[in-house]
Amino acid sequence: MSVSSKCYYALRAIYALAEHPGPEPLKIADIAERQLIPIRFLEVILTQLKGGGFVQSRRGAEGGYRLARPADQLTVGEIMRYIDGPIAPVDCVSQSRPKVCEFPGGCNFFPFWGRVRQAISDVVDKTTFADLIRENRDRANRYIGDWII
Amino acid sequence: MSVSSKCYYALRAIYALAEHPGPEPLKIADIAERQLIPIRFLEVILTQLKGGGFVQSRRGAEGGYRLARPADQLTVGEIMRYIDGPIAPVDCVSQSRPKVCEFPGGCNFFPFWGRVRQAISDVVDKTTFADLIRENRDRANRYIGDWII
DNA sequence: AAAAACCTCACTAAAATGGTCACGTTTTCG
DNA sequence: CGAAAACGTGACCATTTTAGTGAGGTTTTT
Repeated sequence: MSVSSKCYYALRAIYALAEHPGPEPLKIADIAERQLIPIRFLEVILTQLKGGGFVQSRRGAEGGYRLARPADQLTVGEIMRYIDGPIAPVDCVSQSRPKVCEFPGGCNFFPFWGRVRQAISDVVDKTTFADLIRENRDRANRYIGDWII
Repeated sequence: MSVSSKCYYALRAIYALAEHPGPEPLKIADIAERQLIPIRFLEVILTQLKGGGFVQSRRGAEGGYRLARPADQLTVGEIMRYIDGPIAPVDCVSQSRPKVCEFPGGCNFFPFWGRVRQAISDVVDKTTFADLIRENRDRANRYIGDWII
């Protein structure tokens, strides 16, 4: 039940772009540094994300990447599915490509796996990158509050 | 976010044992046949489950396996964790062995991953094998009802 | 004593994972 | 213009995990 490092890197890269203010693109090297991602691997990941239409790039000096959509219209679940494939504990409850179960009439675990998949979806498909940024801003404010005020 | 076939086999093996009435043990070959599990692989899995104290075995003719605990005191989550390891999308939110995050102060995704882990746990740790059996009996009854009554 | 069943433990082929390398193309700026 | 900065492309690779298989041994029942 775990997420690949590639997927986690992709999410962090998107987060860095979402956090970046203004219309100017952010360089790969900057993303890599801020989010502790191996730069060569990050290049591969960003290329893939570009292929999925999640980010846009600008070449040349002063080039870099930026989000293709506003952060409040981009969910974590979308990226997870794009990089790691369907969010489903077993193939038969996948929403995009549900593989037919080998048991006639469906196996004994079908409703159970469905509930697991739904529970995960309820979290990842309702969380946008704007939500994550807001959550961290709140956390940071509370932290300062504990010490200063 | 998916479960290994080994884990799924283990769950189905346990299910077969939970379904088996009486105190007499169930043979590996019977479990394999009912749940469509490669028999050699099932031997490996049952040995592992025995090591975890989930099942007991009897050797010799008329031997086989049975549950070490009643089905209503055995959750799906326990088996999943035992076979596949901690139920956590990333290591830092694992309950048993939480690996320290490389980001000082915790990364931006920590609360999010925690919510994902909790959502999964809420399902798998609250579902016992007795629950699954009851659910399938209900499903079967409803099915007969649609046709006969 | 023979047959049925579990036990041990080594082994392996294939796929996924987590990257790296070399070289190419585009854009900006002095 | 020309060089430097930055993204683009495709192959490549080592390690780990996955999903099993095989051979032979031990225990229990009939």
